[in-house]
Amino acid sequence: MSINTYSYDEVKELSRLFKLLAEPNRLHILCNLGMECRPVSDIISATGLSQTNVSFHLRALREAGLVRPERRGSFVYYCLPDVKLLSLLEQTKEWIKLRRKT
Amino acid sequence: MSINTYSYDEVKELSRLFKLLAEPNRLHILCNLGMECRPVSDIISATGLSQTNVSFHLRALREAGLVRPERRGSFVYYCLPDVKLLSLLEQTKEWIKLRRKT
DNA sequence: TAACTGTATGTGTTAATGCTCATATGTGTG
DNA sequence: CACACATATGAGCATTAACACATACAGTTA
Repeated sequence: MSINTYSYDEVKELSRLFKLLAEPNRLHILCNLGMECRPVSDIISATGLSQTNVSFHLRALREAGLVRPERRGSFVYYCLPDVKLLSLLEQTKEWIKLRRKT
Repeated sequence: MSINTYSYDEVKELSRLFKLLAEPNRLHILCNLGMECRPVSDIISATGLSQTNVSFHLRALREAGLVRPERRGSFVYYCLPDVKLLSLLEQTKEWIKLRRKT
């Protein structure tokens, strides 16, 4: 037996999160949001993606609670509500980097 | 600007990993391998998946270097070559659990 | 209110991927 | 060698998900 066992539900929940992070454009949006709030228009120009596509990905992230929208006038700013996610991403990035050298 | 910036390549590499982890059955195989080496037949009976399907997922994991095959007689044992990955999964699992309470 | 900017959503198309069936390959044993 | 068991692979099918287009909605300003 392994030390950490994973129930079916836990695995399913994990995979749901990973599915969100698995799309390059979506992940790019998420990673480069950092801890700042940015209007959609900024994200569009930063990524070079179409408005529709950015909106599409933001919706997925929003419905999963990974980003939070905030209206300011006619703009909608998006923020990461949780720093911990970024730290997980950072650790994973480092892991990949180390692994390549082996 | 965010503290940690992610290049296009880094994001792409990250997303490639997440894509592998995004499939529930594949993730289930990976999580419950733990740090032990197990023959494919064990994985088949543990997951209840078809032989073909298990082989299919193991191939994906193997080609990404997330598991390592090892022949022992007529059996092929699969192992995780790296503990760190399990720890990342564990942390992610905990993060999800905490988040739900908020 | 009309006109403009910023953002969201519904629909359809296309590409990717998980799964199964049939079959091949590999390994031990009589 | 023949046979049985363990695992891998190729082809085809079915589902899903990313994207674009057109359009709707929300807020600001004239």
